[in-house]
Amino acid sequence: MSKQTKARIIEAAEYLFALQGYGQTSMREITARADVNLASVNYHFGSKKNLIQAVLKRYFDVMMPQIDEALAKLVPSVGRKGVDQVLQNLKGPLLNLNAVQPDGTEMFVQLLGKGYTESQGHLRRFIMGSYGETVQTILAMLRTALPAIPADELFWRLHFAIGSFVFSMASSQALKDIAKADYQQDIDIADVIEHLFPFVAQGISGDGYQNEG
Amino acid sequence: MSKQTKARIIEAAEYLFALQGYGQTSMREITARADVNLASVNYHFGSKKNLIQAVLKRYFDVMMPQIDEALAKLVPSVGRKGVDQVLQNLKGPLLNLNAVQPDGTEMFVQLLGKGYTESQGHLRRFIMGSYGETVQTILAMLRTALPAIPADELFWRLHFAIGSFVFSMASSQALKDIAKADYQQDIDIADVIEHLFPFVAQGISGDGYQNEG
DNA sequence: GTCTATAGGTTGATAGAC
DNA sequence: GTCTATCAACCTATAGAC
Repeated sequence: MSKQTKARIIEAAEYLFALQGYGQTSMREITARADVNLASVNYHFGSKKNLIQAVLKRYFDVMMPQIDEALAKLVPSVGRKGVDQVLQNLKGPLLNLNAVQPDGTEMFVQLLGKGYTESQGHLRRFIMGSYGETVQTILAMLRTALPAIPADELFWRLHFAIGSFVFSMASSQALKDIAKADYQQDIDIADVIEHLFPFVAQGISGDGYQNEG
Repeated sequence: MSKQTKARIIEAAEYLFALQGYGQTSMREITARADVNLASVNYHFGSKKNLIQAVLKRYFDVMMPQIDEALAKLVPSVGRKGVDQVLQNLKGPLLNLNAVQPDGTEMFVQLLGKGYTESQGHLRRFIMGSYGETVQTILAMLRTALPAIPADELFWRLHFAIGSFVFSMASSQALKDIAKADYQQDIDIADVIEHLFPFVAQGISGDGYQNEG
C-alpha cells in the first residue's frame, strides 16, 4: 500500500531528522526504521531534499493557518502586555502540533532548529517562500505592540527569541537530564514554553535599546 | 615544516567548520584549502574528532582564563545592574578572541553554535569536562545578582540566554543575509553582541516568574 | 614529515525484474 | 508499488615508499 509506506517513511524520517539532523541521517537509516525498501523513498518523494521539505510541510500546513486565524482577530495592546498577547496566540497553534503526531510540537521545533543551523539553503527558501506571509504578520503584530522600537531592532529580538526556543529544544535531552539530576524536575515541552515565554516577552519588550555608533 | 602544516590545517578547518558545520566538512576539503596532503591531518591530529577539539581548544584556552580573572574581581550588584555587570565582564574576553585570529570571535561562536546543535556528544563532553568550572562560576555570579530568583528558574533563564546566543551565531550567515536584504544592514559580531546582551539581560532579570501548577 | 596509493566503508540515486 | 542489485561518488583512515 502506497499510503502506508509514505506515512511510515515520513514518521521515521522526522524522528531521525529531529534527533540527528538532516545531513547526518541517511536514507538507509530512515528506510530501516520505517521497515520499507530503500528505493521507496525515491519512488515516493523523488529525492532526500524533497523528503526533508515534506516532513516540515506536514507541520507548517497545520500550524500556519491556525496562527493566521488566531492573529486575525487580535489587536495587541501597546507594551509588554501586547507582546504577551501575541505570544499567547502562538502558543495554541504550537501546542496543537501534538495532534499531528505524539510529541509533535517538540519534534517540529527541533526540525526547525536543525534546518536553520544546517544552513541548507533550500529549506529556508522553501519555508519563506511558502509561509513568509505569516511570519510577516507576526512581526507586524509585534510592531503594533512596540511602536517605539525600530523595525530592525525588533527583527533582532525576534531572532533571539527564536534562538532561545530552538536551542532549548535542540538540547532538550541534555536539559531534561540536568533538570532531573540537579533540580529533581521532570520536564516536558509545555514546561519549557511556560518558562520560556516570560523570558522572551521580557527580552522583546525591553526599552533599553540603543544603537551604538 | 610541521608547525606550519599544523597551523594551516587548523586555520582551514576552523573556517570550514564554522561555515558548514563539522559533519558536513570533509578532510579532503580541509586539506585542499590548507594546501597540505590529505594524510597530514591524521598524522598531526590522529583523527577528525581530535581536530575538531583542537580547533575549539585554541579559543577556549585563551578565553576561559580571561573570564576567570575578570569574574574573580567582581562582586555583582543585586538586580538588573548586577546581571549587566556579569555580562559586561564576559564581553571583553569574548571580543579579545579577535587577537587569536582575524574574526576570531565570530569564528569561535559559530563553532560553538554548530557544536551544540550538531549533537556530537564528544564535543559537549569535552567542553564541560575541560571548562565546566568557569561555567559554574558564571552561574554563581548570576545567583548573587538575583538572589530572589530560585535556582531552577535561573537555570532555565541561563539556558534560554545561551540559546539566544548560540543560535544567533550558528545561523549568523542566515541573519546577515536577511538583514542585508530586508534592512540594508551589514552586520558583524560586535553588532550582534550589542543587540543581544540587552535582550538577554532583560530576560534574565525579569521578576515576573511564576511556577505554574 | 610528507607523499601516493589504497583499503574498507559509507552515501544518494537508479535500472530493471517482478 | 516493491524489490534486488548495483553504480558512481564520496568518506575517514592507514600502510609504506621516500
